[in-house]
Amino acid sequence: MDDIDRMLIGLLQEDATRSYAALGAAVGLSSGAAHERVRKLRERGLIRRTTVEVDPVAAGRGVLAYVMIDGNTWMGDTAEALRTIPEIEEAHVIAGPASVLTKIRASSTRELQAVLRRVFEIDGVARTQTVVVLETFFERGVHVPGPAGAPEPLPR
Amino acid sequence: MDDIDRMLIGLLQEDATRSYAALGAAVGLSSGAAHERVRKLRERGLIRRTTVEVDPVAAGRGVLAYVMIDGNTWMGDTAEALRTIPEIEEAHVIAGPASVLTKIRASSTRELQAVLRRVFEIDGVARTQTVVVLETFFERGVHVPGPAGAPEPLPR
DNA sequence: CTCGTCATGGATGACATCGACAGGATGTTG
DNA sequence: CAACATCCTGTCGATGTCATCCATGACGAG
Repeated sequence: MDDIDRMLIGLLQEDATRSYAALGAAVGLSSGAAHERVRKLRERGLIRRTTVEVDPVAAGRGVLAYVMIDGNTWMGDTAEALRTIPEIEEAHVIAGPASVLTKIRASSTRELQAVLRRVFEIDGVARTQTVVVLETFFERGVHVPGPAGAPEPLPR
Repeated sequence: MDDIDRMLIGLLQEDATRSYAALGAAVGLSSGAAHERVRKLRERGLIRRTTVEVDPVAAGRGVLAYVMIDGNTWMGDTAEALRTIPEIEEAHVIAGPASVLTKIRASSTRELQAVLRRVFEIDGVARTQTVVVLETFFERGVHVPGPAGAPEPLPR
């Protein structure tokens, strides 16, 4: 995991359709060497997968909210129940004001309400607290840090 | 935007390295037709870009926190200041208990503290409230809804 | 009927993928 | 200390697959 690997990851985060020839040229390597490095990055799990970024509004998910869920029992097993709700994009166990924090996208506030009803039907859910997003400044991928003091290209 | 487009998006979300031939076979189209549909999905902005998903832990971002920021002035202009902090992955204006909600990944709690210090240096920031994530159940992409009543394949 | 939309199939050039080989760093042994 | 073995990582070239483009045909709406 050196600087070249970091550059490759950065380039692929920007645009994963780049050819290996272009990647190699950008980092000063042959296309074969670039290919080999990317293959290893995938193999080691540093690159989990290559995917496609979908516009939430165009996909009919224009309403974004973060919902904190409080439970009256141990909530370690609610993961699967939450996963079956497609509108829930993320779910984390948190330390602090609640047990679980979820990120929910719905087509309307009305559908958001329907999702909350489904959440309440999960065993152990006692309270929810909803934070509605009014405007998204930005959403970007994980930043891969370079060596200390180096200039930092920002994702997206 | 019909069912075939939705299937194509779903398939590409799973694995954007699939060949157009494979995509076409999966949805019952020729490779050319699949290619044309995907091209239009990109053109219309429904598919924003194809990118690579990086493992946060391997990238040295093992600590995840959500930080709510409260300001004593209008915070519509803080977007750029927040964007220059690479550890901040998302920033949203919210309705409710604070002005802005951010998602922050750091290498350690110590570095999280350093990021919070940088946040406080932004003009207008008055208070922050940090929610530390203990365990992530899942993080997945936007779910593209199908027609009502149809069976729902879940992302990831 | 006629136009517009959408899919098919084939041709072509670019690209991923793989194998063989070279150079350099590191470690081992006489 | 020198000579050699080994490993890692790179370049180069060959081959098969694939993206991409275009001509053609089918279908449906006005």
